[in-house]
Amino acid sequence: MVASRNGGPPMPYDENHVSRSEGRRRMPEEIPPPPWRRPKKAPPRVPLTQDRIVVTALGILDAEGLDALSMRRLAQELKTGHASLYAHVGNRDELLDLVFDIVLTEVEVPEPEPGRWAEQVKEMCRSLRRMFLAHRDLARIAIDRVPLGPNGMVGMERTMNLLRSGGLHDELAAYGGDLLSTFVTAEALEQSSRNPGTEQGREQAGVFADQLHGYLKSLPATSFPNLVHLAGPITSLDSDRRFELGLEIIIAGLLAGAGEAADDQVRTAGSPPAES
Amino acid sequence: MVASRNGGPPMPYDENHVSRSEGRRRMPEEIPPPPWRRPKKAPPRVPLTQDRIVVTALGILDAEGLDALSMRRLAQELKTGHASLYAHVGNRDELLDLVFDIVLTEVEVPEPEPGRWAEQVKEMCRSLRRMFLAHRDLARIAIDRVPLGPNGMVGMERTMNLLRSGGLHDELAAYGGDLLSTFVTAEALEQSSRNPGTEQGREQAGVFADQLHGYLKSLPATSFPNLVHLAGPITSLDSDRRFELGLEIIIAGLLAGAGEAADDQVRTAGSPPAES
DNA sequence: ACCTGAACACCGTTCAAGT
DNA sequence: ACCTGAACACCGTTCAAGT
Repeated sequence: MVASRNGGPPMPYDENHVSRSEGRRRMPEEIPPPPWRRPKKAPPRVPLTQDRIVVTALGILDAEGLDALSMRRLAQELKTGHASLYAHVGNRDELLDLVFDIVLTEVEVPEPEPGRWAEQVKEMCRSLRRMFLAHRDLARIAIDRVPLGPNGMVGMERTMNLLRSGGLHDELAAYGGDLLSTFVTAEALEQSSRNPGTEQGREQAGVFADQLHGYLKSLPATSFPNLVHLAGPITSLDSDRRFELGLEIIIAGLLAGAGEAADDQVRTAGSPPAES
Repeated sequence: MVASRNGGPPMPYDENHVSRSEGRRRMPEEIPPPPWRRPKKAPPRVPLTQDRIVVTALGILDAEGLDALSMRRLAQELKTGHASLYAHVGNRDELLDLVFDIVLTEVEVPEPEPGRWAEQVKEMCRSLRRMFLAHRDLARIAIDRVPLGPNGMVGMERTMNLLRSGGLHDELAAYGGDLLSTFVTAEALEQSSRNPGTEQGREQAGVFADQLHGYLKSLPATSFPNLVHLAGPITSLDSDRRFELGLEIIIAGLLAGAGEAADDQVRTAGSPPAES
């Protein structure tokens, strides 16, 4: 039914890298060194590779967030000098590109099944959303980045395949994929920005919503009749509901344009579908 | 027809603040000081206010971008020590809140006219987009911020008024405003990130699009049939076209939900409108 | 070839001390 | 009351020097 993007397990990278006991991995079993061969103080150091750097960076991101992910902090975790990192990644920005690409592995894009188009598009978007919610601050990394890494390309191919199976013409499929992923990213960003962890974050968000509700209700009704009237709906939508609502709107919009010709669709002014 | 948000001129704040000739404003005319009253080396200094700080910050943003807008750079422009700023703004983040709110003054939200709903929603979004494109990196500031400042509240009130005039039920109006502004912000962000200034930025973007087109075309057609097929549409959409397409999609989606009841709309699975 | 230390040119924020 | 200098605890990136 639903295919993992590379056929392997959903999370092929090692997440245990933040532990402090590295460097003895090469030995298959734990044998004490012979006493006449006195141990170097830093035994067989596992060499620095781009993979280790990226995986460790993701670990810091998950545990402490984007602001904690500095080149110096990362080097410390890897027990190197921070300048050494530049031999393998070139840039902090490039590093974030790589981190983003590696987590895209977790996203599942369904193989098209006839008659289930809308539902499958939703499944894809929900999977993408789950990825964002599973990795702290990842939405902040993704929001101004185009996923052109290897996993990004595979995801894009599968996404185009799914979107076109619903009858979207070329231009609408090409842009629709962008629009959907932008939507999911932006929604995840907004959710995580006012809900930092998962600890008491839900409560914190609730307190803020209550305060905002009180504030909106307290506005002068002559100048702000709509905000006073809508104080409830504006503040009561939780993240899940917002997400599903937005998904519904965009998918309906895509389907409304599905049959039309590409070229005159944009130039003509209105022509929305009938109101239900 | 179209009302400016506060009835005044569209840009009520002074933009000439980056000039280096401040401090003699208090004198109505230019009179040389009497020779026995020897001039202090720094004559009547104009006092630091939150307004001056915010306006100057916007000037730096426009001219040099968000990364150049540091507290130290800002203090230098204002001829103060950087620590002095904290007496008036508390925070760099709070400063950015204030900058964002001040430019919201430029956005025009139309007074509803019967029969022109879709077109008026587009006008509002285009006005918002113009604001973003007029101020370098403003989209980066806006993307993770909820506009709760005075100008933000006024804009929200007017937006809710317009959206409800089209028959959207409360929840859809409340969320629709969010969705539209998120869309405009994200699209402006993407445009400005690959198109830094306006100088040769369009050419730079064109070169990138050509490279990407060549790359997509060169992919193995057996693994990436859709990307190879869609190389044209994916890379040929310019920013204006993307924007109008997305607007069309979202508005169509909003109208599709306009007549439905709020409560079971989200829970029910599919039920999209007929395909044209 | 790979890694390191040290240096460069910056940051945001705080706070005791001055006027 | 408002402003300042100096300090604190950081940044990303470069580069000559080492092994």
